[in-house]
Parts: sequence; C-alpha cells; structure tokens
Amino acid sequence: MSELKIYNSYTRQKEVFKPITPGHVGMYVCGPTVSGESHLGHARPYITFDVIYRYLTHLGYKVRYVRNITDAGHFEEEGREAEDKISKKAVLEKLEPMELVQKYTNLFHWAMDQFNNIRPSIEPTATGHIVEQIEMIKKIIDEGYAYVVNGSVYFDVKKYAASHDYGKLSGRVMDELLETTRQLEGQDEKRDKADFALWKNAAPEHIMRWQSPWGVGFPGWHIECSAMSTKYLGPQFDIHGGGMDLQFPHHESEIAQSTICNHTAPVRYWIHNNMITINGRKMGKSYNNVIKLTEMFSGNHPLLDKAYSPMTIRFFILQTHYRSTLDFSNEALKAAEKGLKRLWEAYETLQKLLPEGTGEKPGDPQLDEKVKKLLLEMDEFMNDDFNTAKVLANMFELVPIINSVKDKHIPASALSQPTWDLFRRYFKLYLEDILGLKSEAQQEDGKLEGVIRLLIDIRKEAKARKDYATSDKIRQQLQELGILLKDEKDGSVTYTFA
RNA sequence: GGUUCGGUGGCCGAGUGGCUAGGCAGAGGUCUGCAAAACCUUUUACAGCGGUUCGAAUCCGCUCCGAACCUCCA
Repeated sequence: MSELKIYNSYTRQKEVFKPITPGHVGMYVCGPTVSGESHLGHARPYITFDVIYRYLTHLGYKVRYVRNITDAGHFEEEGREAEDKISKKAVLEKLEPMELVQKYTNLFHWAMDQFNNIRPSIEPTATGHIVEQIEMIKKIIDEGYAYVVNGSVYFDVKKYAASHDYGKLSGRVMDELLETTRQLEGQDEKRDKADFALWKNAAPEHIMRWQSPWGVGFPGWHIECSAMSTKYLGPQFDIHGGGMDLQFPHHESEIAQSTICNHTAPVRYWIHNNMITINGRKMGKSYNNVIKLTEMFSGNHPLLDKAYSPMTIRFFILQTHYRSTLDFSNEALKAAEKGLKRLWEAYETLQKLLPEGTGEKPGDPQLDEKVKKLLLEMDEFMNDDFNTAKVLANMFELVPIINSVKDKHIPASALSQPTWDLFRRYFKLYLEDILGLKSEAQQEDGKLEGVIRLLIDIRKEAKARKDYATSDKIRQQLQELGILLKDEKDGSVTYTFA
C-alpha cells in the first residue's frame, strides 16, 4: 500500500505524512465562534476533518483531535470600538453572554451529531483558557516581540518579520502587507499597521472581561488557538486544519506567536479546506447569502426548493475534493440525494447478498480482477490527499455489479469468495467507517412493518387473481404515504421510505 | 490596487502529458399486467489565442472571465 500524502498549504505541495511521534497524531482544527447559528459553510471543514480523523484512525494512528470553541468573541472591527462580538449580541437578545454561548454551542453540537461527525478528543473553550493565554502573552513580551500600550498588548510583526518568514503561509510579503493593510481609525496605539492584538483593554461597557497584568481586558483573536494547541498538543504538532479564509491573518499570526513563544514552528502540516459558494460567492454573513443548517434540514429558506438531510449534505461535500470550491445549488443537492440513495441501497443489497456457489476460484476472472482493483484503488485515492471524490466514483462503478448479481444477470459465482468478502468489507469500511455515512431510514417500529407486510400480502393475492385495481390502489396509496413498493425479479416485494 | 487560486459536456464535479472518471438530467432498449427500481447501450467537454511536444484538459506565454484573502468569517 502507498504512503499517505497530504497537501501542505505551508509548502504548497503534497508531502508524505510522517507523524512526530510514531503511531500518534496531534491534530488541531479551528472550531466555530459560537455567537450565531452554524450555516452550510461550517459543514465543510468539520465534515472534511472528520473524514481525515476517521481515516488516520483507520490507518492505525492514535489521534488526539482538538477542536476549540471560540466563546470569547473577537473585536467587531479592530480599531473601532473594541466591542466584543458576543457581548454585543447578548445585550440585544437580553441574555447573559454565557447563556448565548451555551445556546449556540448546543446547537453546533446538535448539527455535528446530525452529520455523524465524531466528537473531538478535546474541545477546549477560549474562556476556559484565559490563564494560558495570559501566560503566553507574557512570554512573548519577555522575548521582546510584543509591547504594551494603554492596557493593550500588540505583537510586533515588523520585528518578527525581520528574522522570520511572516507571510509564508498566506503568500504575502511584508512590504505589501504594510502598504495594503486597510487604514482604520484609532490605530495610533500600534507601532505598525501590520501588528495584531494579543490582549485588548476593555471599555467599561464590555461585558466579557478578565484581569490581566496589563489591566482589565480580553484576549486577541489569534492567541486562543496558539495557547490551546500548545497546551494539549505540545509546542509542535502534526496537523492544523481550518478553512482557507483563516490562512490570513489568523493562522499566519498563530505561527508567529507560537514560534516566538515555543522556539519552534508549531505545525508540520497545514491543511485548508476550500469554501462553499452560492451563486459563485462565498457563503458568509457579509454577503447576506447564508443558509443555516437548521434551514437546510427543514427546507425553510427562500433559496431552498426542499429540505436536504444531513447525510445528503455530507455526501454532497464528499463528492468534491476538499481543496476545490463547492457550489451550492438545488440541482446539485438533489443529484446528490438521488445518487446517495442509489449507492446506499446497493450497499444494503450487498450486505444481504448471500452468494452461493462461490469458491476460491472466480467464475469470471476478468470481472473478479476489476472488482478487486476498484476496491483496492480506494486506499490509493485516500492516500492521495484524501480524495473522497474518487473513492465515491469507484463505489458507483461497483453498484451495477451488485445490482446485476441481485437480479441474477451475473451469477454470484463470477466472483470468488475472497473477493466477495473484500467487497463487503470495503464497502462497510469506506461508507460507514471512513466517509462516515449512515442510514437515514427512520427507526421502524415493528407494528408498522407488520402492517406493511400485511398490505403486501393482500396485494399479492389481488395480483394473483389479476385484480390490478386493488393491487395498484395499495401501491398508490402507500406511495402517497411515502412508502415505495418494489416488485423484485424473484417475485418478492421490498419497500423503502421515500 | 496587491497576493493567491480557478475557468471541464444541460447541471454538479474528478482528472497535472498518452489509458471510458463518477453522479444527476436526456435518448434508445431489456425486464414488468402496469409502474417504480434495476440492468444494457448512448448524445453533449475541457474559456479564447499562440507556443513546447510524436502526443496537452493537463506544461509555458498572452487575453478574457470568476473567486478567495488583504476587515469578522469555515
């Protein structure tokens, strides 16, 4: 089997993955700011990194997956009124800040569960790590790379850039940065426009505030991730993930802070997922084109033709490589929904097939080879920078084979027993364990099952005496209730819920 | 304006030099009392113009178009 290769945003190339500690992987992913409801755009990184987490685990690594909750609000707009995003909204909604934080954290967790994302190993909050952040800032000041002004602390980017590669991750050069950084009011405190805040003095009306050596205030945006990743993963860890939009300034600043504080580059492999776009535009608050996850699941949004289930969205996202933009449209979502249904039904068929007459030797060596190749290739695809799109394409190529065996167009003995075993094992491994898809069929209650079976029996009797009016009526009315009957080749009848 | 990344058939999307991606939709067929499903076959591509090469969607140049970042953002 080939080695796992990961596209490292820092070096802009695919690199063979080698963990720092053999057998173990430390992975940090920037989590949500819980000042509002999660939207479709948030689904992308957490599903992407969930699959990465699952795959690394499958490869045998013991993974510590840390994903933070940003509950200490950043500046609404740096330089202007240093308002805390979370505390501002809390006033509007007449809620305690932490009440708001809890509400949206709960909602976020609920959405992640809907997507079948495995919960991270550690989910630290920014407010729970103020002490660590203050300690880190102190160290940076001691190192001479930060300065205090009026109760605020700023990172000295110019000084850092003189001896370090500030801008490498985001592909920026220092001179341009100085010129192109937008001129904002009240920036006088900073020595340089490119400097960023580590700690911000809190105005009296600012609700979220903590005592620090520099006065009462709150932490800057970037320091929380550095403090928490250092605490739980060490000064240097394997993987740091997040959306591409976080590359600058967030991740660039994280690198600078951690490097000064810990005297080592914090991250070995930077992984960035691309954005979900809507009409070619990134989904985001500033564009006013946000579809919240609750709206996706309910269909209750002007842009949505219908509701889309969490698994449809998961599948939709995994059909694209994580570094490509993914364009939202009803047409694309509906296509994903149908495709997933077909794939999932074939998967269930495969698990139920009990191939008879298969032996060690395949009846159709060519087909047997083809199946094996398509299955084993999936490992190669995942190893090539987590190419879930190609994995799914191979699975779809195998669907007609499953269905043909079911319909007896192809004898089960065409494939050898070992190939059948591999087939079943890989479909389960990839669909459920690695891609994290699951059945969305409602939990059937035994009574409903019994009633449907009864109707199927009555219909069968009606058909036997060619009373098609009755048999069609049963099929038609069940369909209106969302229960689809299928007459199988062998005369049996199966049903699915629409 | 600067930096970076893209433009693939009706729609979504793989694909970094030669080998059918795949899904959805469309067309024809098989099966079926009919239907659905399934299976088989099948139409429509690589923004434009040059160049490199035996050979380019894939490399290089130019042009046009779009996006992300430079401000909170997944």
